[in-house]
Amino acid sequence: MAETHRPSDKTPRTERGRITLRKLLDAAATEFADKGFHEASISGITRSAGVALGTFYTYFDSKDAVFRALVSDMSAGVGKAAREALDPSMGALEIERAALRAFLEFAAEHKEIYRIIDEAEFVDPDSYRMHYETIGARIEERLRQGGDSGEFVPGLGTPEAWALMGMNVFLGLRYVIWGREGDPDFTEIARRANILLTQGIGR
Amino acid sequence: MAETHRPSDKTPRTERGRITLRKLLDAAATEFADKGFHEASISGITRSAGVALGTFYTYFDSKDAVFRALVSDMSAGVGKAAREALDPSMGALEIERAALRAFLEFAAEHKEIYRIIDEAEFVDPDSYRMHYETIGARIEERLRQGGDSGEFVPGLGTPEAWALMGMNVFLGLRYVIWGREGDPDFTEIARRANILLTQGIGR
DNA sequence: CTGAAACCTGAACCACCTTTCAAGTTTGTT
DNA sequence: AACAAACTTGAAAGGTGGTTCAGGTTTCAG
Repeated sequence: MAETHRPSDKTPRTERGRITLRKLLDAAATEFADKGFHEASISGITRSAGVALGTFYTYFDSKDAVFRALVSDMSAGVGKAAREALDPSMGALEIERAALRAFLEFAAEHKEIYRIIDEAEFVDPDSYRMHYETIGARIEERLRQGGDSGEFVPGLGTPEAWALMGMNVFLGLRYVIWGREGDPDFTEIARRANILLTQGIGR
Repeated sequence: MAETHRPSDKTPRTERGRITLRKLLDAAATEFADKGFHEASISGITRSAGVALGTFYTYFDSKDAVFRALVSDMSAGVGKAAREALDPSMGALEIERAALRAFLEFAAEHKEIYRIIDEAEFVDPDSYRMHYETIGARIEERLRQGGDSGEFVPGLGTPEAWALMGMNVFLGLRYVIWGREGDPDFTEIARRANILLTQGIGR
């Protein structure tokens, strides 16, 4: 098996180094979110971080490397936010509604994250795929538990999990990223999605 | 209000011109799909089209312009394929199943289209948005008709349309673009998605 | 205090690509 | 046939921006 990216340890060893690294990561997040990967420039990142151009290469091997670092940070952030919004004492159905609401709110609060993760499809496809497969697996697990507890029909699996994930992502796209004047609020969206999910649209 | 892109008519006037334009568009589609917008190069496109570098600018104003032309072509292609797969004599429910199956099959046949349309989110956001809003509106219309005919519950609207579109897109991502050995076939996926859609997962 | 490692600096290097253009060839019309 | 418009050509202009590096400064363990 071939190792993908040798980490080439550039971890800072002093306090000053950690501070600089943080400044670079924050600056990179804004720069990539504002301009996209290709329009963003290292010199833009270092300028907005307030360090010299060469300093960048003390912490990252390349422009790709900083992007990868960012995606993996953010993907973890999304997971954390989701976990915190869910309480195992809730019913399976309620969990799905809360998960969607939390997702929409998190996306609204961190739009930059979504632009960057989406662009990973082209800059760093492995991370992108990993991101959605991880989330998909988590949803699938919740569906199975709901099936076991009798709240959901039995036999739910990967297709249903991905369908649900797509639902959530596209509702986020439409109502958070492209939200319009007069759109229903997130609670209302989550409510309607929940009805669709549990009862379907047939009669 | 600023005009966005004056078309600057470069339509070929002779047979030779039309042939060259076609070669360039085909070459561009492959090049963009293979390497992505930024890694793709005009010289790569003209090389694979078998024409000189300068010829490109006889037909397009810029690299962006050819990409836009491609996205709009392809978006139209998707719409056409969908329309052809649907027959108004089908029931509303059956229409949705057929639409998803057609979508999956079309995506499998033209994976390059999906990479290019997805990348439009970053290269040409307006086209990207237009693409999904057009499809979303079409789905919404179908849902309303299903509501009118009594096959679907009444009151379905934009959120349900986008949820359904997201479902379809993510099933395409998982089972067409990232398909694995041993995955269920498209008919089975469409069947399960249809059950989810009509009956929901609650019990 | 002291020396080595960590860190910072920014000019310069360099590879790559889009776009232009002047000159030549082909096509289609009169 | 003759001419203008359409089309083709490929070298070179013009930019951009990632990456390197040699030399200076700061940190911190011993």
